[in-house]
Amino acid sequence: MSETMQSPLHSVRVVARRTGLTPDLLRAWEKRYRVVQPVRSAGGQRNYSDADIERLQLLVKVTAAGRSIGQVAPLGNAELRELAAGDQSAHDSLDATESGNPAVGRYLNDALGAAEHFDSNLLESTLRAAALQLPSDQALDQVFGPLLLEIGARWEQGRFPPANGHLATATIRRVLTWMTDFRAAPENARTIVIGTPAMQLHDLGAMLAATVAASSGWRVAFLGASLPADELARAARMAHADAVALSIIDPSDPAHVGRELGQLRSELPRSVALLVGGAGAAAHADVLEQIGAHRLDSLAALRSWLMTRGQGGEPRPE
Amino acid sequence: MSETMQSPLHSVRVVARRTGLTPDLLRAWEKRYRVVQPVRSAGGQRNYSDADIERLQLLVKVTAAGRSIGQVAPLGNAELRELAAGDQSAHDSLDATESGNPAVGRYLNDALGAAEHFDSNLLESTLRAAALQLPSDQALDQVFGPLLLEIGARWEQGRFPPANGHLATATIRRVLTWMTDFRAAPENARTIVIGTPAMQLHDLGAMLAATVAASSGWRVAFLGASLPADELARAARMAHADAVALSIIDPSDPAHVGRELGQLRSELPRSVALLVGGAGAAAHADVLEQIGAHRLDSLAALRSWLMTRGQGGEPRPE
DNA sequence: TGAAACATGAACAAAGGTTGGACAAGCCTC
DNA sequence: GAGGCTTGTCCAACCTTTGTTCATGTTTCA
Repeated sequence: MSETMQSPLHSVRVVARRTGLTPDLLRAWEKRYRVVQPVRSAGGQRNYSDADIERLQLLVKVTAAGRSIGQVAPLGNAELRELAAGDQSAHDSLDATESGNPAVGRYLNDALGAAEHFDSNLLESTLRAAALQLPSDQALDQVFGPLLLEIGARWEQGRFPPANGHLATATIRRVLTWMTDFRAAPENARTIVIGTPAMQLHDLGAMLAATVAASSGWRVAFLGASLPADELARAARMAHADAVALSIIDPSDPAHVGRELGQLRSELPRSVALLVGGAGAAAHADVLEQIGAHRLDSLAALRSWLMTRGQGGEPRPE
Repeated sequence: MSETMQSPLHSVRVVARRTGLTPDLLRAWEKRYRVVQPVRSAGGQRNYSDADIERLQLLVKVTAAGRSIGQVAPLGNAELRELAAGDQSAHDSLDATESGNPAVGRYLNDALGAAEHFDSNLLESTLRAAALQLPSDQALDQVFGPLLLEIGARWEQGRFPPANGHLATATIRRVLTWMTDFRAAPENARTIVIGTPAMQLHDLGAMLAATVAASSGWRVAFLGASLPADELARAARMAHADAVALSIIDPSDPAHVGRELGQLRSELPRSVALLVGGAGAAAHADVLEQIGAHRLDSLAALRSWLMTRGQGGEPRPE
């Protein structure tokens, strides 16, 4: 009990996993900025403490928010936390792009009203009704998609309290889930892995894509937000995927996203198609063209792409 | 200590059998890390005590969990026990299912296996089966909860690839959603707002709580992760809530979380109860007591709290 | 006494780490 | 827009860690 209770130490690999940094970068940060100074083993290998990991995680958060490592490296943990808190709330916004579609249906209006009045039951009922009454194409393209865009826009302009935004996104998430049964895919269905690249926190666009894919008869492996390229590649491998679809929304740090895309393409077998959509995809048009990825700028485009190469494939060799 | 009570001694062979290590490895560990120092016979052969065996078994557990021998060898037995306990949380709960249905353990095992093999269909089927076969109490307390804990623990240690973790959490999220219809609450149901405070990114604990609340007959407003105190308070006001429940997991930056809790309590009408749960809640026990919040350290505790003050309330004035 | 079990030091291979240097892309300054 | 700084990535050569194997000698015990 009264022992000094030295907490266990961690190898580079573990720290890399837990922070999302590569071992190389970990060492580079240490060498250049003395970001942490892990204990060394007798043979010289690094042993990181829990405190080291916490500090690194803070730095990751802060740099992901756009600050440069050189500027934040000398700061103390307390200051980092403060920065992270500030950046987080400022960053808590969806995107606003795409010229606003003037044709908005009753469902859309009702849903927006329900979200404004913090009435999640009404919102959920409205969305479910839309999903049942409309063909799922239309529900997604003309209700869910625009609703998300509108909420994002208002939120960003401060016309929508965060609490309402959270309630609305949680509800939309729930209805999307309810609309989809990923397991209903036919036996010979092709498989698609869907997520967002690292540093992209909002996964609702990806969820829309997943719903479209499932309703187009594909088998879907949905990964959610913020996965680094190598993990996406590994997921594609493990799932024997025929395609990988990414949703890119957040326009900050395009350089990093570009790199991730390149790396992903290079780690993916050539036979696996790479699809990219979302409001932020346009900013990467050049990279996408260069690496031979398909840019799909609407759910309809995604659907038609999926339909044309649907389950036609010969049965996969097991 | 010389004469008294010498416990029986064991040869290498016996120790090898009981620890699962080879005699060679046993000697290597002793030579390289002084892991134990068994008494020697007159002729120089090793004689291990029961204490030696216990220590070795601890080391086997901990290394099997993914830590390297060099890092854990210098730790004391107390530390090792703690690590082993942490690493094996789910296995403990696996074993702890003696109390009832052995099927519970199988669900958990199958689910973990499916997650490891990146088989989201199997994972989803398993979880749905658990949800259908078991009373929802048991499914949440003994399958979903432990599964999340185990995945979290492995992930932290780097024993679980991020891609698998994402797939698993996305799937769990989907099944939880499927289990719950928030709109099914009775007319006179009380209302609870559920989310996580600012800087807490993981909302799965909150989702578990929401499912429990819905199945206990409460009307639920689910807000998801990372809301600042003033927004939580505003949400409670708008929803005419009778309670606010928060899930706290991430132990970093306890000071900030403490402040948020204080602010939230002060902005909430006195008639609204504040419930706090999750692995990170214990760290805030003092604050919670001080501000008069209820700390609930299990889903069962949450359920019983909710049940006792269930829908008894007089109809709320509109 | 002789077979089985054990001890010891040395060696090995595979996995994983370390280092320094190089490099490209983005950014800033003049 | 040339040159310099910042920052993430990559590489090649080398070192550590760790489980395993081998050769050789010693102890134990039926």
